[in-house]
Amino acid sequence: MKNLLVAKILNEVADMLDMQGVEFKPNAYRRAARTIESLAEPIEQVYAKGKLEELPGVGSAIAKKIAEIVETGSLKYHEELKEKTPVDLEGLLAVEGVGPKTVGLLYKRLGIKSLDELERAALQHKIRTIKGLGPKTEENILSSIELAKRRKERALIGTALPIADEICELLRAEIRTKGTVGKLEPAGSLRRMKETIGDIDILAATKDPIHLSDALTQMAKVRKVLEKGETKSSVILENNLQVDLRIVDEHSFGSALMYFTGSKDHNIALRKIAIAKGLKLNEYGLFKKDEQVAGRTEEEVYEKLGLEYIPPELREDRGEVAAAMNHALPELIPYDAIEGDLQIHTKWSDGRHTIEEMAQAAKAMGYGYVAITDHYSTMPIVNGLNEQRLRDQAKEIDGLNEKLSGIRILKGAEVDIAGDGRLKADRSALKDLDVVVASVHGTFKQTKKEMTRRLISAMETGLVSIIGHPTSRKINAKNPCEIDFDEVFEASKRTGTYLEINSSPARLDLNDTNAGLAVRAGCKLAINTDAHEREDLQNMRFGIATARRAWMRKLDVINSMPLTELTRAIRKP
DNA sequence: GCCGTTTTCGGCCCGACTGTTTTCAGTCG
Repeated sequence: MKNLLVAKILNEVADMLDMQGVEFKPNAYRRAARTIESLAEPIEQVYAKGKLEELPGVGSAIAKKIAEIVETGSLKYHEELKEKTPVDLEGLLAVEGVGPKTVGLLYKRLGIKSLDELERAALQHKIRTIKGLGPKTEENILSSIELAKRRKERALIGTALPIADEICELLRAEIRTKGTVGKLEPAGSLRRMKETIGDIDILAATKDPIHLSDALTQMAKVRKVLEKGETKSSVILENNLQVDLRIVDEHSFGSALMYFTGSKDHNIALRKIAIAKGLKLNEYGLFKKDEQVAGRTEEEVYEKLGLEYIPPELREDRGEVAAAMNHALPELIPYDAIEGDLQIHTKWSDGRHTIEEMAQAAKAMGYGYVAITDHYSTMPIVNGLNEQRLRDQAKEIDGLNEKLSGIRILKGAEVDIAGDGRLKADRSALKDLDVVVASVHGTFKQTKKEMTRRLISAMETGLVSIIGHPTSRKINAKNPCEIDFDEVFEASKRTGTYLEINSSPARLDLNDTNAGLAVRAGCKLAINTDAHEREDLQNMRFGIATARRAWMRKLDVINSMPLTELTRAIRKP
């Protein structure tokens, strides 16, 4: 499926045309790129059927270009544009506040092609000499450039986990074909469900290591084999993710899994306990003198250390070892504890599926309810609802609730919080809703005090059930807004407004640390997906993982309640 | 470059915000 490649090339063409100051064409290319990005069907199929021009935003010229990409994997026009402006577009555009026009200007005036050159020019105060840019722009570039550079370093868990699952399944199947008993598990930060992943670590126990490393290195999506051996193999995938496969004896599988799962600090804490007991812990097992006393499973290693079993999400050396010793670990919210999703978008605004499609998908996940929270907004980009359309939507929901069994659709909306903390919606529009999510979607550059005041003002309107993605960060792309969490937590409790863990892999907001602080301050949270299409509902597991990393229990999460309890607990406008 | 019960030419999504400007261009969502 070449959809993403086609979309990427079209988007780059758009950016380069933008750089040259070409009008209107860039948006034509972007529109076509968006269509193809969200196309369920492989673009090759559309091409084969001769139906490219039927796609919205695709005319004869772009259709020809798509055909060229499908056939050859590249586009001459794109290559020619790149020759004219040979800059690291992706890297430079990753700097917040720098767009195509600025990239073009920087290249034309200073010959800047890369992030490093941009940083040097900024440090030498050359940026401010360009007409149209100034000292503020220079400062902004310097403060954003670190984030832009780090961008490539770590993958989102939402990207890495599905790939790792797929590879693990493939390798497990390989083990099975050999008919040998074997085990295989992902390890590393992926198993701890960290929000970003450096590389994918996989641990295996098999009688036939060569066969397994062959299977890894011969996978279709491998770009480069870094090393290949009996106990360790590493490859780089086409998407630049690195995969390390380690193979150990079965009687060491548990201790090796602990060792490769980490975190490093957690392992150090465990080794100290082993030493205190006159034992030695390493990846091969727990030893008394030279005799292995545990190692086959993680459970037996923890037990022999005198500890409760510690779930991977907690292994960060944040007090979990002491808690395990005192049998005081929390009973973490299970991955199947969620009863409903309280932030969902549909075709009514910027989502891809209908209310019924989303509700059916939620029902298939075992949910008892969902809240439809399309954007209530005046911004056309998200096709926001106004008061009339919200009423029309309510009628559709009433109809669906009569028709569907086993799932209850709650009426909701996601409302913008203006810079001054007022909601960009009237009380009259919201008054009949079951759930109001209020979120910050603009005016990000406020002081900590202003942003704190803004969120609290929104909570004090009495109209808000949930504050969506409270810091508005985007991982690797946008820093979180600064908030005084103590004040926000206090207001959350005082006004009965719940804070959200947004499960979108690029957000995970609140994050594990702040969610943990919230719960310890006595707040309850909602875990929502913010789904814009059916498949996004599956992101719930990342939100739950974040909650588990925050030491949260089921009772800390409002949407782990059945519908009747939830409707009592949640505040209506 | 796309598109059309304002249709084959002449528009094209729009509002907020920022930083650079004396009236606007670029970026973001």
